[in-house]
Amino acid sequence: MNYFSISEAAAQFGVPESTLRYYEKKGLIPLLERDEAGRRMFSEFHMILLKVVMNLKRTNMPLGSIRQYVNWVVEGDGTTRQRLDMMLKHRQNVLYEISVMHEALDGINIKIATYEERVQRQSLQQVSK
Amino acid sequence: MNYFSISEAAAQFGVPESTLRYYEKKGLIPLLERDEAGRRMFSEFHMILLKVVMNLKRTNMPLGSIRQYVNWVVEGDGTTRQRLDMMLKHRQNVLYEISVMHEALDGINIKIATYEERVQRQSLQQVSK
DNA sequence: GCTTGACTTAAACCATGGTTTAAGTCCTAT
DNA sequence: ATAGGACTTAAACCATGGTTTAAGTCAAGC
Repeated sequence: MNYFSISEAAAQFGVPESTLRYYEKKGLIPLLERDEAGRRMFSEFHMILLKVVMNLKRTNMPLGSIRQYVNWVVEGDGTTRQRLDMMLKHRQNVLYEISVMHEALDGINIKIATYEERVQRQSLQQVSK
Repeated sequence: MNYFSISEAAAQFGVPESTLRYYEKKGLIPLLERDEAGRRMFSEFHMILLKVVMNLKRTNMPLGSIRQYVNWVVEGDGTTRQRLDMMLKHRQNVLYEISVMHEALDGINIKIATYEERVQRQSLQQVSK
């Protein structure tokens, strides 16, 4: 099994190392092993878990909830039901968030149409001066 | 022309009054008139502007950029081009954000499928005990 | 005339999600 | 053996977006 250093993990996920240290402190990265010099070693397990963590983060799950999820992962198969419920709820939240953004975008598109028309008219006036 | 009180405006947009006061302080609500007692009076113009402001906020435009937009609105028709550019850029940002969330959601959906299968298997094992 | 409710202000406070700093340890290559 | 680079820690610092607090003003109804 090969391990990744913090710099490799950070590069992999496109975040600064400081973010990974912060996540570990917050309980989002459990069971991290250390080498003889005390440096973090990210296993395959961690890389896979981190991918999930990052997906949750990108969809705006609060770090505290992500920690709860991670705790359940560590607890094992007895928590599958809780994790499933959490993911189902989260999916609803995300879909709702996206729909709110789409609605807001409709309003913005109307503004864009208005401004495009006005810019058009203004440039015509320039020509006919 | 009828005016709205801060409580009416807040109710209209589903935010606390404190948020509207904060937005005014931050320059997101320009030209607010006051009655004899110093209370804010929201005109039709403000209600329409606020709707746009809220659409920008819901799509995660930073308050500082919203203020820039509002300043351009106050400046008048000479700034139509800037506003159009800003809205076009913002639309791209929002569409990108939404696409990132959809991608993350794909990962979450895979987790959901795994968990559903596992929950299924676990309940079957219960039955066959 | 006095209480109640709606408003005012400035300033302090809060949560979230990190980033930065300072001081130190350790391995590698020259 | 020494310099450089990668790492460690705890704690301070930061930005964003508000919310809360404390003290006060004002108008209306009893």
